[in-house]
Amino acid sequence: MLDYARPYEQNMCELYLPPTPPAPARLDDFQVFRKSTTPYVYGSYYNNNYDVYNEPEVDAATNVYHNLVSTREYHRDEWKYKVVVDWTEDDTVSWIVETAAQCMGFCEYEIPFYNFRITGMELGNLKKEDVIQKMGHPNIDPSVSRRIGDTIFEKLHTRLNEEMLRQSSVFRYAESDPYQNHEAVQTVLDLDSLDHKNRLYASDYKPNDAGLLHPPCDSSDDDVFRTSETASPECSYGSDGSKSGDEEEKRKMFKRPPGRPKGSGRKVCKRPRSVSVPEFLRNLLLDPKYCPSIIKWEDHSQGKFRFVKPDEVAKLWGTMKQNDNMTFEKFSRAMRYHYRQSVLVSVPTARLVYQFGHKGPDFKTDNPNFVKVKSEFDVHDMTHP
DNA sequence: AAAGAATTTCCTGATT
DNA sequence: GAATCAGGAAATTCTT
Repeated sequence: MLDYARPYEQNMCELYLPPTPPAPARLDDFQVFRKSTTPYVYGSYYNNNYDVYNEPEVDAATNVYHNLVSTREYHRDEWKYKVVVDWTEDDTVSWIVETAAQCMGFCEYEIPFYNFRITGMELGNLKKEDVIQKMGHPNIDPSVSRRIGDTIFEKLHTRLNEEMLRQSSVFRYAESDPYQNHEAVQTVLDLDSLDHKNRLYASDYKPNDAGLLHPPCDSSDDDVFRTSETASPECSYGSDGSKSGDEEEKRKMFKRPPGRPKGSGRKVCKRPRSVSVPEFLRNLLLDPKYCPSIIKWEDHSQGKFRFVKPDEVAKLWGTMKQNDNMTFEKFSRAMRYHYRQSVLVSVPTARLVYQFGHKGPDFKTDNPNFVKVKSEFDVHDMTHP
């Protein structure tokens, strides 16, 4: 049965990554795989045949689509080495996914983490009810969502309190750790610093960033998809497996408690299918990198959206599917196949306008088309309309 | 391994 | 005439 209500399908299976840095961004960060027009280039998902995996490479500069379908993105552990106010949107989501998995045994399909694509600073400002409300998921019982939201809120504030204590203690980790950004200390004290805000936004995405290059350590993974290196709970974040003294110290900051995490193993998350056309469109629409520049909401309340640059969207799809021959004509044919099940609905009156049907993906967002709020307008914008 | 779902490719014809 | 839309048919790819 189809389950289109899952936002941002995640790949629980971490595939082999070569241990030698620096590695190029991998195509499987896109969660799509090369067609068989070329020699057999990838091992079966379900075996361990990675020896024959002739890893395709992609130019880092073109690797701008990772967050549409990336699964590894939210299994990064960079948040572990940052204070909450320094968390990027990805860090926030990674933390929530891991916390929900470890504390309650939930896997990420059950967390509406698209609602939590916010910075750590924004997360810290949320009230408990806000967190619970954002945790609402179409597939999850509201009482369960409330429980998750409750736990997440408490874990967050436990962490924030720990950070406060750390600040006031003799243990000045920021000074002792060259990897820890010194500004992190400042940001705790000066939350409204514009500089800090800019830095947060600037850290959004970098091609070839560490999260794409290094296999994360994810306790919820099926062992069959791990290498011997990453299978260890003490899996290293250094690509060569070695840890410097600094890294050791960094590790101690937010050391994972010994033993098997609560909830791990309670649930087995199967590897999800790759992203479907409707999900791909929804992901574009929920991403400011692509919305409203190449696709935008025509009427968000009705799920209507418009292709601004149809060829660009098709090209993106083709890039992800490793298919240089993709065109909007073919892409739209794939879209039209989703009419039958009311996942998509045609809008006859307007060209390049489509609509998510009642079986379509969840496209909830607080800010369709990422319209700037008044306070974010530049003074010049106000004076020179 | 097989079946079914999803997608791709190509096509005809209609509409804007 | 170009772009878009609708959908049939067959092949291919992916998922279960």
